Amino acid sequence: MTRKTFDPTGGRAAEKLPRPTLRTVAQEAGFAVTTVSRALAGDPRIAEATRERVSEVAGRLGYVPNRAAQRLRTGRTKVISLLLNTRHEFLSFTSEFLGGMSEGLAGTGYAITITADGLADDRLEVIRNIRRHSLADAIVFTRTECFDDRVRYLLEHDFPFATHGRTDFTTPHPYVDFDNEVFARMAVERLVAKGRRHICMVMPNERYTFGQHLRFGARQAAMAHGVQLTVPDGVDLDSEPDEIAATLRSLHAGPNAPDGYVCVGEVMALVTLAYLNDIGLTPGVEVDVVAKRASPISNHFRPRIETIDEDLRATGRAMAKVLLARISGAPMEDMQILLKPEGAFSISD
Amino acid sequence: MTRKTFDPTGGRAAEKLPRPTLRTVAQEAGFAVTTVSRALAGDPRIAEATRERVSEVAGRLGYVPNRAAQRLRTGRTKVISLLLNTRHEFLSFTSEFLGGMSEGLAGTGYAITITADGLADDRLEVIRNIRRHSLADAIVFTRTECFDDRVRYLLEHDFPFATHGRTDFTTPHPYVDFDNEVFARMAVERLVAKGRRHICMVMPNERYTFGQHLRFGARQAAMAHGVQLTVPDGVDLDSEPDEIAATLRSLHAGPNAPDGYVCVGEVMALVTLAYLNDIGLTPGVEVDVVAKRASPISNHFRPRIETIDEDLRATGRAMAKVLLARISGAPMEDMQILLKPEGAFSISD
DNA sequence: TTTTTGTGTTGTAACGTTTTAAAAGCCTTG
DNA sequence: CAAGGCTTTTAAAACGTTACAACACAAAAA
Repeated sequence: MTRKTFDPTGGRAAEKLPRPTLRTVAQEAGFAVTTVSRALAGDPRIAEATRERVSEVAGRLGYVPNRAAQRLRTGRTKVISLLLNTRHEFLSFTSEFLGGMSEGLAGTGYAITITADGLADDRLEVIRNIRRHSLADAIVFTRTECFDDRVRYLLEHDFPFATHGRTDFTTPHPYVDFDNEVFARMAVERLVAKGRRHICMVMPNERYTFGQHLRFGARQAAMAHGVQLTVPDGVDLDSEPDEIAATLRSLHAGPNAPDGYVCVGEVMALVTLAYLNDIGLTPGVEVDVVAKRASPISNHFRPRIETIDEDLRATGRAMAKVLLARISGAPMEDMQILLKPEGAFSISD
Repeated sequence: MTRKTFDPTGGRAAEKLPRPTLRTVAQEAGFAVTTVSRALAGDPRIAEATRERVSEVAGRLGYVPNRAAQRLRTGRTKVISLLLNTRHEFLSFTSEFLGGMSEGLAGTGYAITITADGLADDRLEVIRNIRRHSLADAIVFTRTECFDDRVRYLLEHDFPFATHGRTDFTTPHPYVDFDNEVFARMAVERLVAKGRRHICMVMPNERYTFGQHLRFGARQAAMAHGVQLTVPDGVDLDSEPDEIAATLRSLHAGPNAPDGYVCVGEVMALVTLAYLNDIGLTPGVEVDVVAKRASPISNHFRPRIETIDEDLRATGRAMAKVLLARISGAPMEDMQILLKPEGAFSISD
């Protein structure tokens, strides 16, 4: 409550102190509004001396551009809309990915707005709404499906977007993906190296592209080494932990039971470990488990399991890069990023 | 790609089809722009017949108000800014809380924008930025401290906000909190009921208000039952799982070691379980563990532990309610919500 | 000398709302 | 029948920015 700062109202801290506008700055600096606008925007038509004078005055007056006015005039929102699935997303994904995007967008003036989809009956409705109301310059979403209706819609309407995960559309579009095929191959091979002969994939449904990649990679490795592969239905991104556990229990628990598990996610890993514990099998002894690790917490699962990293924070950062590229109209090859699991050939940041 | 709709460009799907504005609607309906604006806003000065005609025309033309223009004119952004800590927030918190807020804000026209703090050197800078640029109508943040500088700043500048957690400021402000004092008491009592005599609280630092509440409740219960209480330093919200584990290991592991653990968070629970496993103690046998449960995944921790629920989704919904109340200038008592743990007296939603 | 070419700068017109102040209508009432 | 009091509608003025077209004024070219 100090009164060090200039306060013409003399009253409560800057309650209605009118913020300086371009006109204020223009008058003070002795230039036209247009000139000031251009000077601050870095327009090359403005003389260097003018630019300096203008930014000095703007700084002194504490000028801050009015985002709403800019938005109205230019039609650009400086907002990126992230469609997030908050249900059944229990562990690190949301916060890591979000954190990464934030990092990647820092300093660009872009804000992230969240829409938790899954609430609207029709998930396309959320996107239509964003487009119709011009709520964002670009859209991102996760859990991308092979022929995702959201992708189709956005492609048709030429609205900027990027997906977490590739699709099977022939039209190329921006994405960031993790090489799940390589991941699956690596995971299966590790289990094979431990002498396991029947691998169970605890992983999401194949309607997601990454589900297919996982399946493909796992099948490839299994065939190469002549081991049996089981990919149970009934495990999905939407599954409650209890459903996953039920699915695992429903697997033939006889002599032909799996002796190796690949868990594609922290929830799945925890549930699998609980299941194995409940039926009296110990990872590292009768069975082995390899899991995707998306945060340091996986190190504290017990019994210890092997992990292969997916850096979700890096994924978020890459996503920011891709989106900015898309908005500024970069060529498609700059907007398709495939991240490799650790230990595999990885691309530079 | 059908051409059913009017498309003067005759080109690609609605590429630059100018959206109808108030003027368009006004001309079509035969009223003044003002009238149309009022009719759609539900202004009582407009005759019922007029309102009907206007909304019919607006609907037919597919009129959608321009948010940027509204924003510029009214100064209200229809945005709520959520300051989120994405580092060291490994488990359910972010997605559950976010999901709850989304649910609570659904249909109100409010959007949530995320700022991942902890990036800026000065966390106040993030808030100043929001205020200066008018990026939001209200601010929410978590990890509230007893004399939080963010709260002080926002109170001083009379900017709408709500905190997750109470503070020790004399000036009342909007908040949503969970009754951690009751939680701690319940948790300790459960351990006492199992015959445990030395309780260790695995919980965040006391610089957070909720850390103090926890400490207070635990101490109360411990004294009432004459059991020993240990609250190790070195466990905090920012702690990496490994640090928490190190802290647990550094506790006197002799005859006076704790035989009961209260874990205030899923990360802390997992780390504690890993630690106990590593030193060969089994919950339910030599020791007992009670944890806060914020998502169904806690059911799959092994060995099984007792849990007490904190409904973060409900917290998020309550937060939305509080914020809307604050923005529309409701009395303070509507903006202070204390959620009780399950089993305790709980307030209605 | 006059014409061209730039380089900086400027007034004015939007962008699409809401709000203010005023004007019509249309009753009622003296 | 004019005066006043409603109810309903309206024109015009913002809100603060960027974009368009024009305008000075120098230097370079004719």
